[in-house]
Amino acid sequence: MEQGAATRQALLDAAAALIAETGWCAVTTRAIAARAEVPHGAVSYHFASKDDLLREAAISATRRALAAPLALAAQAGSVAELLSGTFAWYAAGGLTDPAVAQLLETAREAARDQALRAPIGADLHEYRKALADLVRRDQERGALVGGVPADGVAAAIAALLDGLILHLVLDPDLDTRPAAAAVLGLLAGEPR
Amino acid sequence: MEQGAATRQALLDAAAALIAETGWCAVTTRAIAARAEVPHGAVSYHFASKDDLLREAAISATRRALAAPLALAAQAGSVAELLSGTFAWYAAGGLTDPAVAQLLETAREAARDQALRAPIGADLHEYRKALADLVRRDQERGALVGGVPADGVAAAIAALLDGLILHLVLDPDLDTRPAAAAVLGLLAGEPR
DNA sequence: TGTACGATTGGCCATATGGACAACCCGCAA
DNA sequence: TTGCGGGTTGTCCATATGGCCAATCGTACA
Repeated sequence: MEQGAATRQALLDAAAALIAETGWCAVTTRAIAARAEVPHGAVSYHFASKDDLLREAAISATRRALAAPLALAAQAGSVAELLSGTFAWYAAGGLTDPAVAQLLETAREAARDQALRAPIGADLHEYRKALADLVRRDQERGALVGGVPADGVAAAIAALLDGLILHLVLDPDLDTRPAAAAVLGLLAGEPR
Repeated sequence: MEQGAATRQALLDAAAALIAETGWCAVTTRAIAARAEVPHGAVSYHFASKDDLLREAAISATRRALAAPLALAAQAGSVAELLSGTFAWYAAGGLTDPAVAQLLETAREAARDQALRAPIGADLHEYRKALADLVRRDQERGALVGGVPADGVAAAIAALLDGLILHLVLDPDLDTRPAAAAVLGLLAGEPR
């Protein structure tokens, strides 16, 4: 019984890795099996179909990948701190993390697959909520301009950070420092 | 000679449409040929490979899709007008436009294909430049807070708009109105 | 009229893929 | 010992795909 679960998990891990490395559509059941070091027939036994396997692998991998930013949003002392940290991570080459490729692949697939969209959308929603709490705290402290809806600011920041990832993937030479300066300046409300 | 070019173009158009409808990896040379109403052997004659055909189709389709927002950025009277128009388009269901699906597919593929990344990245760069000009004009008029780098604001706005598309695709129920209000408020610098 | 050449057409092939399955292994309870 | 059942393994198969190619067409030009 325990062995069965281990094989199943190995297949899930291999599938998630391959999605990031080769892209969703290039993943084959045979490649997954080879990566997991199990015979290819094992796939049919443990999963109803290739789609099922990829979906399940992508969902858990995405949850794992989003855990770090979520924790950061929940623990950051301020929005500025969160943004600075994230921008620094981008600049330091965080994009080379396979998790980024995996997220992009999953997002694209989720745009076509309702069963995938639901859980991913829920994770995103949770992230925005944590961010909105942080924004609200900052606004009360006066560290962030008031008079704008906190949930709107949170949605905008989340979209900005993900959009920046997209742009950086398409144009690795893009300098994010001016954007970082602009966003931090606007949020602080310092200029007049 | 003219006929040859027409067949070639029909294949390109069919390929672009199929990328948007079924997703990049689900496109087959036979489906393209059927869509273009030419025999499937025509693909081999007019293009060196399926990859070549898809790349060329995606590049021209992307350029076509980006022409509208680019013109909008160049002609808009102000950043606020541009943003309001774009947000309204999102809310009115602009996401159902096949061009959006096509752009997402192309972006994902470009992340893995240097030959695709280069032209797409150049188009993005051009868009950011037009946006930066608009921002600069607004700052000089005082319609937009100064003291922040215009190119940074432009990069942030571009990322924000694309990131919002991504989030809307993953979560169609997301209400963009608070985000729109927040962004417009922050850029105007009205609150204090 | 003939002919050269680009364009067209449909058949063909090697290959890869997802999935099904029968045989087998092995620990455990009767 | 004998069954039993979950797990494993390798093989087999129908299908689809990308690409190649020989035969054919049609037309502009000599």
